[in-house]
Amino acid sequence: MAASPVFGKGRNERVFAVVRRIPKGRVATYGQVARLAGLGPHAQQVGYALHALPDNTTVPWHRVVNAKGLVSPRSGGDSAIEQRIRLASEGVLVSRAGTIDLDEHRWAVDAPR
DNA sequence: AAACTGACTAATA
DNA sequence: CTATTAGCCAGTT
Repeated sequence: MAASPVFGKGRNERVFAVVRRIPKGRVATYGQVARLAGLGPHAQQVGYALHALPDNTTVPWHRVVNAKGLVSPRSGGDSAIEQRIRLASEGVLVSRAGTIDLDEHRWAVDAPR
C-alpha cells in the first residue's frame, strides 16, 4: 500500500479531529484549523465541513470563529447567538457586537510570547 | 448522476 | 473601514 494511509474517509473527519483538540475556554479561527488539518490556506473547507456536521456531534464547533474574531452570522440562523452563549459559558468573553479578543482566547499551540 | 449551495480567508483598490 | 476576486469540498436536491 503505500498509498496515503489517510484517516477517515474525507477531509471532514480531519477537520473534526482538530476542532475536538481545541481546549476549553479557547477559540480557534477557521484558517488555523484548516492549517492544522492539513488543508493549507483553504479555510473555507473548514466552514463547509462544519456545515455538514450533525447535531449529535461531539465536536465543539462553537469554539471555531472567523479570522476577525467574529462569530459567523451563518445564513439567517440564530445559531450564531447560541454559539456566543456557549462561549460565554466556557469563560470566553464575547463583546456585545460578537467580537472575541483573539489576543486573549486564540488557541495557540505554542504561544511564545 | 449533475448542479447548486454553503459556517471563510487573504490580497488588492 | 468596504468591495471585489480567486480557491476548495461535501451534502442535498
